[in-house]
Amino acid sequence: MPGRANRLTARAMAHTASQPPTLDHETLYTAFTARIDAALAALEWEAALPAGCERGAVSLEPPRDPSHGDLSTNAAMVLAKQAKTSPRALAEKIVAKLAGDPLVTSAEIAGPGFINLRLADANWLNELTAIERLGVDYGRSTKGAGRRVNIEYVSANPTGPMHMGHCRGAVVGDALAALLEFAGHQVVREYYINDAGAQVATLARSVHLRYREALGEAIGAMPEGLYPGDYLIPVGQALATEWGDRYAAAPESEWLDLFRQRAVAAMMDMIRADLALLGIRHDVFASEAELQRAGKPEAAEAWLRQHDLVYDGVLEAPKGKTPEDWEPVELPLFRSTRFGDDQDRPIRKSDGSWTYFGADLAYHMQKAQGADELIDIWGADHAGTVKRIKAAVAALAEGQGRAIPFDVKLVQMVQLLRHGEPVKMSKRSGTFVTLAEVVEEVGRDVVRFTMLTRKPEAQMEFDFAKVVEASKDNPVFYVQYAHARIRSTLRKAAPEGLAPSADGLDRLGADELALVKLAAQFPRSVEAAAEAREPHRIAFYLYDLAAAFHAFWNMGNDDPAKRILTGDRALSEARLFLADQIGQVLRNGLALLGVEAVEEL
RNA sequence: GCGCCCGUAGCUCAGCAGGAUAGAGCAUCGGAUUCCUAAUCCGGGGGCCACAGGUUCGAAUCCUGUCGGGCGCACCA
Repeated sequence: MPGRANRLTARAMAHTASQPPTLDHETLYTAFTARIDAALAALEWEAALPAGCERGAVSLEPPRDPSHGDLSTNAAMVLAKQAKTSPRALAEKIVAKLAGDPLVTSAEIAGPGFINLRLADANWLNELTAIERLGVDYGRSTKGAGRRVNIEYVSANPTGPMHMGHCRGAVVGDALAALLEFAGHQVVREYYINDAGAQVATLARSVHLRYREALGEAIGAMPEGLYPGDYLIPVGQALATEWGDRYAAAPESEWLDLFRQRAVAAMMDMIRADLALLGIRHDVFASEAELQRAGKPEAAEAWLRQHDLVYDGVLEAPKGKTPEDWEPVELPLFRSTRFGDDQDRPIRKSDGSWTYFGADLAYHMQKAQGADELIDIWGADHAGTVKRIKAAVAALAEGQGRAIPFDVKLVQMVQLLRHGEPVKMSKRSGTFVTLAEVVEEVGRDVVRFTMLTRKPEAQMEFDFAKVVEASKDNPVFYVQYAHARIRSTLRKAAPEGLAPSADGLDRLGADELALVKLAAQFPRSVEAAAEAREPHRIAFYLYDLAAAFHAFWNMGNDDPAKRILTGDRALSEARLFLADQIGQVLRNGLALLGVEAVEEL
């Protein structure tokens, strides 16, 4: 298993129901974080620091300038105020505690109060054996403490195949889920199917036309307002085969429910297949229609009325451009203004049926029952509804007297360009670039990595032609190439009887050590990315690691003595060991992103 | 009019919950190929971190305002 695991096994693990992490992997960064913690605790004990002082801002990082040392902490600067002393004076005390540590070769105070530590090289080389020992688990963290996180993403309306507008949220959500799992959370991946509204009724009517078409009727062009896409043709055909002309002339009331169910089922099969192309699988598909049949919105309304959070009232006319047909109506309103929204929000329409928000509110309450934290990944076009749904969860938290952390991450639009021309996407007109097309054209790994090399809350351009034509500009190849190089070297070494070995690690020099130091940052990178909920940080970390490896490799171009495979057997095996472990870190990181760690290009 | 997101090199973007001298790729200029894969690497030039205030030991990062771009502002989904 060590060294042999690939992204398939890693992802398979990620998708099994996660168990509370029990592994306590001591890696270099976690070990030193603990040591600094201990030093600060000792100072609290000696009353040099106030008891129970806030230490959340204390960090341990590699200094930007390597000449400053191996590790750097801001502890003294962050805590000086609480200790009512100067940063440098406090730093003296912390240094006194750390200097005695046998692993530390020097501890210095620098600048405004940084504490810079140097470690014996053996500490870093040990990290390589830690990587080998932990294998696919290197970087796994217990920081999430088994907290149950429900993450809802994609949730595209079941009215057609997935298009590129859905893609970014899907990839970001999936990578975030894997990241949180790796960082010690119990993760449930959820998809909310909006199968109860007017859109799916429209879908059913569109399918009914395709059904009549399949029976031989000429339907002409799809009427305005119906879904024109060809993807509904097979759905109509299947219904024709199953039911003959039974519903061809029947009134809508006789077939609407049936057609809606069949259409939604077919669309969800299609969407699941699209998601599978990206390697995405959800644990739970929650149906709005089922939610309503189960009476969840009624229960939510009753609970909210009990807490005086729903009342019957009349909304003011919308600001700005007032719709022509606007008229005041009394509706059951949720007091979202009490929790920071701009306006109270109706949970039912005037005909008594549930609004989208009314059902969604009940849905979030349901999700919150089985989770400690909620995360929604939404498209930026839903930004306007964030406040109300956050208000709903806040109301629930208040009513239950427990904290329910709830993040809505807004994923900004992707502007798809083809040869410089913006490609317009609209489901209704039937002109959209499907996700399947893009994956087929540029590949899953390119799509995923590209979506993850930008922070999600910034708009991005996906220049189609550029991605296809100039593949070398794509960071994903750069990272994969580093991994492929490592694997290729190992393959080349094997017939010569050379195998990775930790025996001669002391032969490694400064160039190798720099690489090790970067690899050793993976666990801390995982924790930071999970904490910030920003999977893109992993992508950038991997790019840096790959760049460092390529640089190391290229030294061998000028100086054969610096190649991994040299005439020196022991040195070669030590360098193979190093390369093998760098490969392991690349695999672990790529697994989090759902990008394949290829054996060769 | 209001709300949310964004504004960092010519372009595309990072900047690790406030840290040390602002980073990478592309583009541009100058170099490297008897090489374990050049799908690569090394070096140069290029910045008022949109602008103006504020908070503090310290701000690209936090707060306020202005300007610019995007998204949204129904009982839609």
